[in-house]
Amino acid sequence: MSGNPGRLRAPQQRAERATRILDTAAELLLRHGYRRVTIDDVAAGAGIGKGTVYLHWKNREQLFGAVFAREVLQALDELRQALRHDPRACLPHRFARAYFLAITNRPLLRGFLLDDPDLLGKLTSSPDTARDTRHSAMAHGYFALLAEHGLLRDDMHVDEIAYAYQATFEGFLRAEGSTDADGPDRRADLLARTVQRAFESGSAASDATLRDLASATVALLGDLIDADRAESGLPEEA
Amino acid sequence: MSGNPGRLRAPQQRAERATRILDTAAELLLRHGYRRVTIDDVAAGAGIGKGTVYLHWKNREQLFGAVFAREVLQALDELRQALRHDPRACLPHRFARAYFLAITNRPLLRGFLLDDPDLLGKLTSSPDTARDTRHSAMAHGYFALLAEHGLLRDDMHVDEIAYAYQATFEGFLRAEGSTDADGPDRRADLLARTVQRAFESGSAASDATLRDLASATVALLGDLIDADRAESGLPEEA
DNA sequence: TATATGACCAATTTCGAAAATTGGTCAACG
DNA sequence: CGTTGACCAATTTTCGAAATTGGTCATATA
Repeated sequence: MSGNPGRLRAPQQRAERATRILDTAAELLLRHGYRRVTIDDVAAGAGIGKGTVYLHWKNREQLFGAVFAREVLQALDELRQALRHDPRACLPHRFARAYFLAITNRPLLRGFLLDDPDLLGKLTSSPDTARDTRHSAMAHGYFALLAEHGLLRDDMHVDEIAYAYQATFEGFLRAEGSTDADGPDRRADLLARTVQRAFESGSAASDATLRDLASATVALLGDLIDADRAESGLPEEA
Repeated sequence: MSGNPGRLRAPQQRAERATRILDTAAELLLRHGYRRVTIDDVAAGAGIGKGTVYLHWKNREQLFGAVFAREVLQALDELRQALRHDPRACLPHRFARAYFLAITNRPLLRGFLLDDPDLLGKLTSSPDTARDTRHSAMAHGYFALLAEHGLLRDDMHVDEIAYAYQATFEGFLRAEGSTDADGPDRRADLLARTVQRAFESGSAASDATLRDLASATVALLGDLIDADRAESGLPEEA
């Protein structure tokens, strides 16, 4: 087990380097926007040669795609952590709140999702049908679970709720920041209350139900995270 | 009273011509986008000389601004008509539904509001602080009325409801069209139900209350319409 | 031998000045 | 008096040259 450092260390150092590259790329992306960040900039910022970048990603688009993918994965993981920590976080309004904050607190991710045109040149839109499909499948699965456990209003179809939920969520994401002197937390609370009233059934779920639902949702999230990570070209770190 | 046709007819013909110009401009705007529509195009389309356009509007920006203003006014008027026809249309969910449809059924207006970048070059954003101010004042007044009549949930502040309502509304406006095979009407219904559950108090309003509220709202809308029209450079037609 | 690099090249972007278009004016016309 | 289109300045478009950048690979290094 004390064996060949050449085999054992190399992959880890490689992963660390990939992370350093992504960190640099993310920072530059945020500061200067997609069009003004060159591969040379990223390489220089990460303290490596340009060619080395191409040892990790096939081209520029994949590199920046990985930056985006990592942001998404971090947000999803944050969500999963919340669910593990407290089963009640699987309730739609709590879920919405956590998701909202996970996005809002990541300026790059927020920019991507609102597709700020100079933050990412069509990276969000076209080449990403695969992930989008997975994510909406996950959403579908989540709402199906909620319906099964009787947590959704029964006077709307599940698909309708899912649609309305999505629209509402994105509305809040896009909405300007300022009712009165309020931070993202306040807006997240507002979103939560809106979702609760609009889509949740009145009945309170038992602890058992919640644990059940939470773990199923964690599983759903886990699958999504795995699938996303698999095609993301991201390092598999600690 | 049978007097000078020169004085009586001229203003009306002038208004008709203005309308013709705006119609042409709107059509071209929708077909080719802001940047590709020239004053010459508009003049030719309206069957007049270029100079004549400038007898109505000071410059290009004002002309297209008037196109936008007219769309807004038409939508507001449609709304007002609905309120006059049926007092129940002043309930938030009904109001949202009607407003949503009034916008969705006007592609140009929809483009403006979602500021489709090549439908209107920054016309929506910068020079229009005045109208925006009036409109949010109107929204504020409307929600204050609703609160007074006990039609809003009392577990949220009025300002919070107004903010959340706005966010939700714009979310639905932006949301892609298709749950399953559904038209704008179906999405409007979804929005209505969402608004109703999220923001309205359970209690049913009496007919008297509704009439009261409806006429107050009509007054509010009337003021807004008048103010908008006053600075719009629009003809005062039949 | 395996990995990292930067000189190198094709492809794209930027630049700049000339050409073309267009917003806006106004003398002339009806 | 209302309308117009020729006219002009200002803006936009064009297009070839110059500069930059994505991506490769022979070479250097450990």
